[in-house]
Amino acid sequence: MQGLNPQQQAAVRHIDTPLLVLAGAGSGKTRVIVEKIVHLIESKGTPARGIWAVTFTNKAAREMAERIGQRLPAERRRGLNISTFHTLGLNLIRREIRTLGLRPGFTVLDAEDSLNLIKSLLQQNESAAGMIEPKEAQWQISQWKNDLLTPSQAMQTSADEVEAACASLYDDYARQLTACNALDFDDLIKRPVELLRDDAEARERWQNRVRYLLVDEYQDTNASQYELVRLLVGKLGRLTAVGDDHQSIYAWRGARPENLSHLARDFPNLTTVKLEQNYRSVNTVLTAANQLIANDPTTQPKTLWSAVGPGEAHRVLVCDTAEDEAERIATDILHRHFKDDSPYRNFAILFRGNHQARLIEQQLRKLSIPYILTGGQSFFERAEVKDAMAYLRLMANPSDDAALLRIINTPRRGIGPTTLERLGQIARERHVHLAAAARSVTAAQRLDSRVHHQLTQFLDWLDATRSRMDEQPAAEAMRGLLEEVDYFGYLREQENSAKAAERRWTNLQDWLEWTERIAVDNDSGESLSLTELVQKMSLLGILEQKTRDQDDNAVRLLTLHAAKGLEFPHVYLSGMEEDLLPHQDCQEDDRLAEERRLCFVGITRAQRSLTFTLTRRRRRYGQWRDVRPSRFLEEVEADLLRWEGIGVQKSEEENRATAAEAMSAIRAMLGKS
DNA sequence: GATGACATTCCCTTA
DNA sequence: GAATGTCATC
Repeated sequence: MQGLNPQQQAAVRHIDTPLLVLAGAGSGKTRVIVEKIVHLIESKGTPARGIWAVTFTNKAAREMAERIGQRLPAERRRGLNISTFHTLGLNLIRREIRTLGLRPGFTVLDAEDSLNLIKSLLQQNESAAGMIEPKEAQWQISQWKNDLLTPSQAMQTSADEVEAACASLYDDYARQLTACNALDFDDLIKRPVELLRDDAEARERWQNRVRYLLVDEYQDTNASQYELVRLLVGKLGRLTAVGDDHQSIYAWRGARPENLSHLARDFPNLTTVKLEQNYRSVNTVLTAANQLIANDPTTQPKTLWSAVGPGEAHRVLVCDTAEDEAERIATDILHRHFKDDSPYRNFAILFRGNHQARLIEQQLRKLSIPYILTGGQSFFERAEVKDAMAYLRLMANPSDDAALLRIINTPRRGIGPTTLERLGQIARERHVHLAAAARSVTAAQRLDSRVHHQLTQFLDWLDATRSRMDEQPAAEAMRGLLEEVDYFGYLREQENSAKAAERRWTNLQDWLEWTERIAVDNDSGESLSLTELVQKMSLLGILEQKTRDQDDNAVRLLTLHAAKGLEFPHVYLSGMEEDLLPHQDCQEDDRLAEERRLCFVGITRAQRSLTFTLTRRRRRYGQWRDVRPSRFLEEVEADLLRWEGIGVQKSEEENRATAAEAMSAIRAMLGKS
């Protein structure tokens, strides 16, 4: 309890009835959750296994577990449940696998797999084809699932024929998932909710297990996640929800910030605690943030204050082009790194869209500034890694269609689109998975005999390899498998340079090493079954794992969304332009308000200094366009902003001068050491 | 069934 | 101006 302010203490001590903590940016909310868990275990004697803490990202979960590790010895925290919503759902599904009608070894499809499945279904479904974009269908189906609607309910509520066609596609999609013994990400929440809602015994089982539930970033929960919370908590309502409506930035993917206010409706005995003291930022940062967010008509007023210090006015760098912007940010960081002796990890560059990162990366590399890029194409999304994953998934689940489709002709085996289309037809007619369809008599009749032979041989080889999987560790077996299919040969054939092939092969070696490492249970230290391993992999981002090992004294590049929850001494908010922030597709009221909150999140990441940057003209779809400064800059009092670079045409020369100065500082330092 | 030239879309954010 | 999709040709 030491070092907590009175509001934080109240939030920690309050345990028997539901509690909502409205925690402003930087007000120490993670600290409150951590201390509360410690309090529950140490002072209240709650068994660790009865405490469940839920976050939105793996990273946040890991960080929380780490901080609790610093406060409690291992034997006192054993059995504690800290995970994302999706991992919690997955664990529940695994324990209730029979009740849910799934077979062991079920697959969790990622977004790409699910999109591919939708594409192929769309080609078959005549009423839907041509009317719907695959991406739109995927988005709509996800929305329905997040709202807990079944295909038939979606059909009933659909407003026009396009939506009706989409609902029928949803029905196909759901059936196909069942046939493949597969789930998508949304199912990881939806299925547990349906189970707990309809099965009183299962509900009781889980309510007894979950003695105390803590939920972070509550404003980001969607309808189905809220339902899961309600079902797990039950009537006792031993719940702590922590959130901030000002940081609600995920409404576009189904989050319901109003879930914060619904808590009072659903739990009449709810207590609310507000945390407004900020421990992160200097006052100029908070003043700018407060002024900006005061324009948000959709959220409750809340004013942040801090005792950190006064702070300086924020710079606004007006640059000529995006290249110029990147160069100025990079030279500015280099300059301050040497002038103030400030390590690179103190700097973060934030942007709205991932595409903005490319130019900034180039400039940082030019000046040899180390950086870590979060988001963008992750290691896990690389084709070769996904191929290897698909092989591994097929080892665990022979009916995984998405995985089979991915590698059936990779490397080339002469099994092309026509064959797969016919096979798909058979599979759909009988509601079986593809491998089963290929084994059927119908397949033997309808397919070209040479191709059919090729196909069954490949399936036989898969089965034989699968039966050998138990004999050795997964990573070892996969190494052998990749050699047997001559994957390296395939890479050399695909890539035009030997170097590129080598690089992708190295990625696979990294993946094998990673597989080896995570094939062990975190708590017990026992090695995981193949099924468990595959499921763990589909939920973990390898990127985070990798960057943690590396030297992390580097400038951070992140999107505004990815920056939530983090803090940095020096923050650069790039692309402060109309149509970029706010984004061009977000002009209507509620979406504009969300853009403003996104900007608020960006500003409140800064501890000591904040620099906005924008350009005069920017290339878009290959066309040059004039740029107007973001309206959000106007919502901040003029006194707080110090504009630089207006009317200065020689900005390039200026930058060269700054860069030259910084470089000479480097040389001086190298000379000394 | 594979391959390469042309056309079209996309530039938001994600568990 | 990348990246994916479509179509014609071998």
